[in-house]
Amino acid sequence: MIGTVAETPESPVTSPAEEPPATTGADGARADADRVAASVRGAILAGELVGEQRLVEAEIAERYSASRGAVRTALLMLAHEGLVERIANRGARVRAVSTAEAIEITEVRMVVEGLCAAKAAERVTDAGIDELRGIGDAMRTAVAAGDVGTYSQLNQRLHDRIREIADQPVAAEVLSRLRAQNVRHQFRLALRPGRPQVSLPEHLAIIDEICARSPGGAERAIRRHIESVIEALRTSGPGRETMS
Amino acid sequence: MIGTVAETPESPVTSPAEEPPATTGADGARADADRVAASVRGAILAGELVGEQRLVEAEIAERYSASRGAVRTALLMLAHEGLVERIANRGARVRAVSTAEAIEITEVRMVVEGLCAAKAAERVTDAGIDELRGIGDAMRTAVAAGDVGTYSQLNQRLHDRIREIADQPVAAEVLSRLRAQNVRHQFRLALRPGRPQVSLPEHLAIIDEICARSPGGAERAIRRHIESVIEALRTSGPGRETMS
DNA sequence: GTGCACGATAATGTTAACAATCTGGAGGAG
DNA sequence: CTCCTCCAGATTGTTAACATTATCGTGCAC
Repeated sequence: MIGTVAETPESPVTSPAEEPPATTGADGARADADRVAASVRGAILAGELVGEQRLVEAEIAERYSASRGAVRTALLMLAHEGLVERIANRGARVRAVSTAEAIEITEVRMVVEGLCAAKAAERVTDAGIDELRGIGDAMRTAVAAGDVGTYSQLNQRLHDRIREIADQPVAAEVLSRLRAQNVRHQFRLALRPGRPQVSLPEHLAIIDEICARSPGGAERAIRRHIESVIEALRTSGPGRETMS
Repeated sequence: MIGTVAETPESPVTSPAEEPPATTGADGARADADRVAASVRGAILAGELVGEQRLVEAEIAERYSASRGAVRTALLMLAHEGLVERIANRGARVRAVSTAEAIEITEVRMVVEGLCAAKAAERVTDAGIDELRGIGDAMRTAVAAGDVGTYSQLNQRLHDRIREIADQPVAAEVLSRLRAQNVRHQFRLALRPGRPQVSLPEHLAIIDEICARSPGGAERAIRRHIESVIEALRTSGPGRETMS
């Protein structure tokens, strides 16, 4: 697959997208803080802020016309998401995840997505089956046409739909955090030529198992799939290199 | 098992235990905030603050002789741990996890602990095998003697050791958060008579598989084990009851 | 008697000034 | 030339006052 997971090439870059819901999950609710957090998050995910880059509160505050307190809160939120690293009295840096850590993250993702796939196979409705099959067909078409962008979008949509069908908010929350930390590595992987040809049959197998309402089969299929992602990560750069 | 997981009966109750390391994980480093967070966390885990209880910043600030800012930071930290729920402009409450959610949490734990067990089976040293066997023997003895307290401690120690041997920081972090949210339910389960008799053989099976260096076997064994915990949770109270 | 609008109260959210801490370099001693 | 001390600048952490928002009781209209 191209990213196993999310990341659309034209993903949320510098878009100053606002989080619409006022009650943001378990966090409180700051007005500016959310906006700043979203912007900085976008910048990190888009790769504008490269590894180990320092994030000075005053600078960010001025750039986004927010108070330092709001920036502080935003950095706290991002730290809790695992995107930035805060050191006592020394400020915040964007966290550079090593290849070794990316593998660990993906391993955890593997088993949790396995759980979701199994639950999805138990709970999928006939309408859901139709939709999954539709995504599978579209994937086949996209790969045949060499349309990497569309395939990547479908990939994300497939994983999202599976999580949605599984209806496991706790697992979904864990996954979303793990995914965010790995975006850069996923992106790297997506650029590899030949990856779609490898991942397409894996994706189709996942769809088949869920549509057959086989929880065990679905879990095995998605684990095989992510196992191949891990293998790709390993050959990518087993060192401690932090990419940038 | 008695708690599958942590919770010693004489667990960290009201102890104003301080977090020793100055650089607390990914968080920043507040002086008072850490102290307050530890105290409130302890109170929640000990059940002194019952479900849905309101946490007023000013009250806590006075009680622990800290500034409101420190309390605010502490509540933010606890919210990020999933122990507290913050609603915009309406303050913080201790989060009451329903039985349904406790089951979901335990399901995720099941697969992640499965990963840890598999890794542990791959990486365990001869010394580690000796230690695990020792824990197993002690468990047998404790159950035979009806010593629930000791068995509970050993249970926690076993799971801790497995995580340590697995050497997967990412998985460990995910587990520690999930575990904290579930403490009250685990505690409930621990009080059930007959649970040790059910869980002892499951624990011994886990130890056997890890000592046999069989990753697949270890994962299956620990999943069987936690599956039985989930079953117990189901019969406990499948409703939306929040316990208190 | 019921329902609605309004205002007092309490709590949270925000801001700006102040204090504490760390980094880096200049200067001098050895 | 090297190393150590110490100071200045920069940056984060903290505090207290202020602003905003929700709650809840009161009183009025109907």
